[in-house]
Amino acid sequence: MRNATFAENPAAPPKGSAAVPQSVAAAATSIVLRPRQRLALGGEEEIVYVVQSGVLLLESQPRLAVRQIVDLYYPGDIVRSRSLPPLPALALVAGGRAEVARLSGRKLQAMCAADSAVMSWADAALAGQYARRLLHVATIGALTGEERLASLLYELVMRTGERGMDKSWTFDLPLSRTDMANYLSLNADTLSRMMSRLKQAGVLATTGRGRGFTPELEALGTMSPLAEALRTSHAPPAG
Amino acid sequence: MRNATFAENPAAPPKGSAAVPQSVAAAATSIVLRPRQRLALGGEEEIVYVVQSGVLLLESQPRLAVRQIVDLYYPGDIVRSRSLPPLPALALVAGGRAEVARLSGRKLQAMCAADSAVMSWADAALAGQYARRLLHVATIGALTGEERLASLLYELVMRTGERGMDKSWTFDLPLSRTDMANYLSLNADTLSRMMSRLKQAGVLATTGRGRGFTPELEALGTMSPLAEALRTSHAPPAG
DNA sequence: CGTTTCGTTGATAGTACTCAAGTGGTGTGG
DNA sequence: CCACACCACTTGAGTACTATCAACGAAACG
Repeated sequence: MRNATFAENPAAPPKGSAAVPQSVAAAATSIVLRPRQRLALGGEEEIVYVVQSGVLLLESQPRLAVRQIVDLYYPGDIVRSRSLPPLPALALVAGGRAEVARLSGRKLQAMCAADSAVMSWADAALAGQYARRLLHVATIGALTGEERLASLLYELVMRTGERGMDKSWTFDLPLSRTDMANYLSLNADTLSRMMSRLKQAGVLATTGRGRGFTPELEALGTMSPLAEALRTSHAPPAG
Repeated sequence: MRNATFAENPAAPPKGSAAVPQSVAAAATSIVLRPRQRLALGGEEEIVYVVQSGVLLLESQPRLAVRQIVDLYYPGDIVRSRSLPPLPALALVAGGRAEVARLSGRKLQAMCAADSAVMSWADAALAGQYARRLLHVATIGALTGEERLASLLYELVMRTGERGMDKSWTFDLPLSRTDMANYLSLNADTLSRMMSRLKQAGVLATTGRGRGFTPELEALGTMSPLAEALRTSHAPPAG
């Protein structure tokens, strides 16, 4: 039903963010998620999730028949129920197979106060996520449909891509077409048309089961005015 | 040239966020900004601004002739250069007259480590700002043009509104039409048309010098599917 | 192997954008 | 004090892009 190849290698270190501190992982409850599984958000006490593998979607439904994915969480990202607005039908959903660590906001706060390494890790993670949200606003606010799609594909290459022998890259597509459309604020039909156009142009190919392939990454990069920013915001700290 | 009534009462406590701790204000450099004045962002060391009065716009220009306002900062908000993505032509600009406190990221970090009250203040401020960004994504991603405009107006009432004797509210419009359009990801012409329609419908009136008036706030509220979320995210913590 | 879901594609309609001209307010200088 | 220039804003007509609706094809699941 859903693409689930993204989480096939949970042991791989998360790209684009510093590794989760051992102490945090030890203090948390590990949860394995199946595609489309939902995570609890509300409650009196603050809940914190740390993504360990896979992709999580934060979606809302401002009106019936209009769904918007407002945030996308990758391994190493932190989801705090406190920093979520009371949007209609807000839900945290696993994109494919995923694994998260759950702990209470109180516990995380205590660990931050006790260990400055934990604090700087959490601070860096949240600062990076904030920057990515601004990038998302710029993407859906100022770019054309094709540019938005190219930006998302480029982002996914940065996150999950594996370089081939030449300039080609193979990468995961952990979101369904509908999810991609809702993330980019496009119609699913329109998005499908755009992907077909990219395939026809030879910029993109899909090799079944939610995997993508691009013969030359920079062809995608030139299609997105924000490629440079995406490279910086989604690549590992080292490069 | 610009509307500058917003900052007329700098002594008023900021709505929508906890007051800035005295120690932070004391350690920072206060800067008075004129409309359209720009603030430095780059540099080796992290720069932190805390808004004290007025409104700040974070704008980018993904392409020539396409400008997008990706963030909007109100009194009490924190701007960290670290949590900003490397967007093209990124700039932090004062909407009207404004006042900010500037300090280094290192200094703020030290104060957070030393004083848990400072830390919980900064944490709460940034969490609230993250939530508002998600709200912004939902607004420009899932709502129609009129709903977006109604949402922004509702937000401005929450932030700067003064209630009249009846159900009417008077509020500031600290953004120019162009800025509002760029924030809502609309064309300035289209936005102007929409405001005219609202005026004709009797939902809105502008009383010169960048001030707005609505005879009944809930008329605006019913036009925005996110009014409830805006109320929670922009009203003072007490209510 | 049937059923269900997801993805693709075509024809049509709607919304917002572009370009252009016109209006109104504000500040400056004669 | 008035004339002018400038800027923000408004409004109209035509266009382009994306959404909608419907049908079809393909892949996953039991």
